[in-house]
Amino acid sequence: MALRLQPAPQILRVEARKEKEFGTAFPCQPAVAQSNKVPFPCATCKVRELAFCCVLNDAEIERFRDILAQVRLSPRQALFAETEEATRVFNVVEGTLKLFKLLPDGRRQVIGFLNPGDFIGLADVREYSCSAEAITETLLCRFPRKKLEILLKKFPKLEARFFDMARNELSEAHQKMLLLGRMTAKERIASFLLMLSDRAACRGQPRNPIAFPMSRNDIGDFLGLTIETVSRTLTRLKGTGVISVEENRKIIVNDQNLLEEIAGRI
Amino acid sequence: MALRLQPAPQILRVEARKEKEFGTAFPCQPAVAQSNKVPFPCATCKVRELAFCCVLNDAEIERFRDILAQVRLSPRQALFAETEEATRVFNVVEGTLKLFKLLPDGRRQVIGFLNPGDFIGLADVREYSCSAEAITETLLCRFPRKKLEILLKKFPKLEARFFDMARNELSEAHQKMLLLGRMTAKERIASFLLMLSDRAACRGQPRNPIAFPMSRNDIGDFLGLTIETVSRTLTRLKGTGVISVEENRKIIVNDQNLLEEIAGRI
DNA sequence: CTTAGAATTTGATCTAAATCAATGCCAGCA
DNA sequence: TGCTGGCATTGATTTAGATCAAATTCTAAG
Repeated sequence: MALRLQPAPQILRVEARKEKEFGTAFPCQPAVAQSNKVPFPCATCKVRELAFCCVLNDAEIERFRDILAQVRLSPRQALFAETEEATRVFNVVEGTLKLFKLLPDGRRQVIGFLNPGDFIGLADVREYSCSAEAITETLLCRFPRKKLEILLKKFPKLEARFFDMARNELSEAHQKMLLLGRMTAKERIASFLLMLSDRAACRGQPRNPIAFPMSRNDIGDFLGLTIETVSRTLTRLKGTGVISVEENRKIIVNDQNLLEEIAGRI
Repeated sequence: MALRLQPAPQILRVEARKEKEFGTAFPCQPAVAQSNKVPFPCATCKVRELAFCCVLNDAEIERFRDILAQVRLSPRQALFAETEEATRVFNVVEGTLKLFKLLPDGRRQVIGFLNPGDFIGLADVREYSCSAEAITETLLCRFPRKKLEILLKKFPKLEARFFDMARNELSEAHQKMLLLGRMTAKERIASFLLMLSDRAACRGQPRNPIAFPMSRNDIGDFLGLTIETVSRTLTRLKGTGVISVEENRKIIVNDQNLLEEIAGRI
């Protein structure tokens, strides 16, 4: 299982060229762009245990050195747009992004929020099926899709890991269909808060004061509601004492059981 | 790449025992149950080119002989229920089924309709994430999940095929979130008709007179609408001449372009 | 061919959430 | 310190689709 590191300087050059094409990717810190001198980021990565890389040991992960680049995004900056050719895939290291789809008249559906450890591009074969945009300052690992797929073939446990991730996402998607198709506004908001809480716990963060970076608009577009309905529903939940809202983007759950009951988790 | 066939008669016996436990699976034709004498069904399978098996040659598919059983379901018969342990996965050979999720008060969301060639159980790891029920007379290939997964490891191209299927389902799921979260009843119905039409075409059936087996109730629960809204919306589309309805479960598209415009496909 | 029961359509009414319209609340900044 | 612009909340009104209630049309069993 000993793996040799392939220098492949051509690949680096190709990557550097692509950097320019994708102009928006480096708004402020072009210094983050990969180079031979930069220390290998995986060595000190904070989300390695959460991300797909968790199945790889140090020797195996060396293989990724030459196909990996790190990119930063500022809030509201686009990573890619629906219908673009899906040449790249990403791993979130820091920050939060959203995936969304648009209708021609501007109606928007947020498909999901992405946090550290999440992989972007799993569903996409030829074209991206969603647009992706940063919500906060964001750091990502970027891979050329083709090259990652070649490595995938070399590490069956990696492919199995991706398959597992796809299966999880699929059953989460089923749950979201139930939410969008059949739940009331109150049930949707309660489910959303619990989802945020669960996800924070997964990342080893405190479960209870739920701090979230997305706007009411994003929440509405995620839950298939308007911003006004989100606001009113939160106000009502606050009124009954189930939750308290602090600083607009931080929610304290006062009665976890009641919130779960409202969300239909029984 | 030469594959030897493993006789493994114990497996057959285990399968036969399980048949009895799963009493509802054989309402009328227990004769279909697998046995050494029955000719290998894959040899004459009509959906082999559509299903996951398409990546396997005759020699490779022989490996499935001993882990495969065929089951028949009558209309309305359940295949499995949400929260049941996902010990089995299935391939649809004939007929149509639905996957759905229920809320405690009876609200229902149909996650998808399954046709010949479709695989059931892709999203499920420990427990089934949906319930499955036959809409028409149905014939399925059944596999013990564990055993299929072992074969998966032996045939990387099979695992790749499943991963591909999962990715496709995932981007279809994203599209459905847009539909459920942001589309009007008219747009949902138009999208639904086009989806049925496209799927029929995929299976090599005529695209235009859309014959479908599901009730208005199932359509409503699939689209997040009530049965009355489905009926009224179809009546209105009929009124404008875009479609004609024959025998209640057969629809003729008179103006494909207009229907696509209504569905928001531009 | 008849008939009961289920599925579907149609009509009347209601309502949850959308839309329209201010108003309030900060954060950044000159 | 007050101004500006983007969020968020709150209120008034509208509406798409739900609910309630028949009427009609299928379908399958005898």
